[in-house]
Amino acid sequence: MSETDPRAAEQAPSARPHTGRRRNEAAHRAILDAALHLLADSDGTPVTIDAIARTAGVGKQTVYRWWPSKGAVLLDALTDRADRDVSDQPDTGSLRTDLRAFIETTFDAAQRSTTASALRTVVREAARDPHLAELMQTFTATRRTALHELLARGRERGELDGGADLDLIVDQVYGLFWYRFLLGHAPLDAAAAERLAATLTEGNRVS
Amino acid sequence: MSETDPRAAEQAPSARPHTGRRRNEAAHRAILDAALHLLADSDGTPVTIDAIARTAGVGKQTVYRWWPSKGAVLLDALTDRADRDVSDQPDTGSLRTDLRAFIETTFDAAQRSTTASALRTVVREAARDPHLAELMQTFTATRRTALHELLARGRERGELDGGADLDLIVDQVYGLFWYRFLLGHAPLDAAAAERLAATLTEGNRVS
DNA sequence: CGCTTGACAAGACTAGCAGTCTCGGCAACC
DNA sequence: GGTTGCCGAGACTGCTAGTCTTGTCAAGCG
Repeated sequence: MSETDPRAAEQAPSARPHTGRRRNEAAHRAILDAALHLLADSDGTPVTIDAIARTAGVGKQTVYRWWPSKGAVLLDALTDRADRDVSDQPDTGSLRTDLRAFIETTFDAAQRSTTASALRTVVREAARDPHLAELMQTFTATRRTALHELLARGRERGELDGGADLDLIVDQVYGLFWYRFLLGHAPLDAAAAERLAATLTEGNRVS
Repeated sequence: MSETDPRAAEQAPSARPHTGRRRNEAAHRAILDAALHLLADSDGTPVTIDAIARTAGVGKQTVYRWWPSKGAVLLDALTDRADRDVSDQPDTGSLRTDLRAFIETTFDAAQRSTTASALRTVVREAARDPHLAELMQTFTATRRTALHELLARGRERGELDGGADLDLIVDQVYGLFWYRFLLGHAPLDAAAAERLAATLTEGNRVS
């Protein structure tokens, strides 16, 4: 995008590959591992950068050299774990079955012992950190899109009313999920997933 | 509860009514007004106790003499306003109509210009302040109970399935509400209220 | 080998905020 | 006029995010 700039070639990464000491990958991993470990048994209490650096046996500046803010580290640590949990949704041909499976998977993944308190902590931090909130939103967007497509398939098959508001249904799923997940006053179990899927399909079927 | 304790009478408020200077009601009101005013145009950014005290023309210690924490002040200021907004729900005899009205009222009340950012700020603070979170929960409990009773009336009239999970329906309403209210990515308008009420009644009607 | 570059650990430092403490003053009632 | 307790002002502690400094160490280059 900068071919018109004669200095671009000089600044391009290939022009002068690297000099000086190389990045320490062990430190990089140690930071992510420390962050995830601290998040995992933090149970909602904030995790400090000092604690992460100390646990990783690393200087604070090394953390800030590779991440712009505390939130970025936390989210990176979380996605590092969550990426392994993403699974494609099966297409059984029944909206209600697909939806129930999607919701149940979401509930289960969030409540895995290693993930749960990490996720809770990050969301709580995001409530006060606009930058982290934005990162979170792109993080959740993929899941929202997947659900939206699942619903669109069902609507095309005639299992939902043509005028159904898919965005609203998506928000009903994630609204309930976050509400119960963060407050913890009621279960996010298979029964809840089943009932939620039933309500949403029955309440929006072709009239 | 302490009649067996001989010191109870001495410690009872009537034993020694009061000595010393009286509480300054003007300062009390000035603090609440300052808090509400700052909350109203804070748009999510935290409100500091220093700012409240300075705006109210009051010493910080005066704030902490009457409220135990920052969260308590904020919530007190908020409820001071919200109490005037509570209205009884009409019982039209139709669950769907009652539910639609309840949801729409909730949406509207939360989005009143003076309330909206105040509520957003308090909830964001509550994410990091367990004490405030607890206060918030008793604050919202009244509204949740009202909705639950509205649903129970409908179920008794046979408008909902006998096995319907009313707690889940309540959480679906407030889950969606908070989700959209806090993220602000989609509207909380009359159309959304209408569709939500329709989905919930249709999706849980007698089978 | 010696030089330059840049990552590294350690930790001092700044800035902002919640909540506490101290002080001198003032109002109410004895 | 003395005691009690509220008041405004502001210093102070403790905690945390993020920056800056210092001295060191590793990687390539000539």
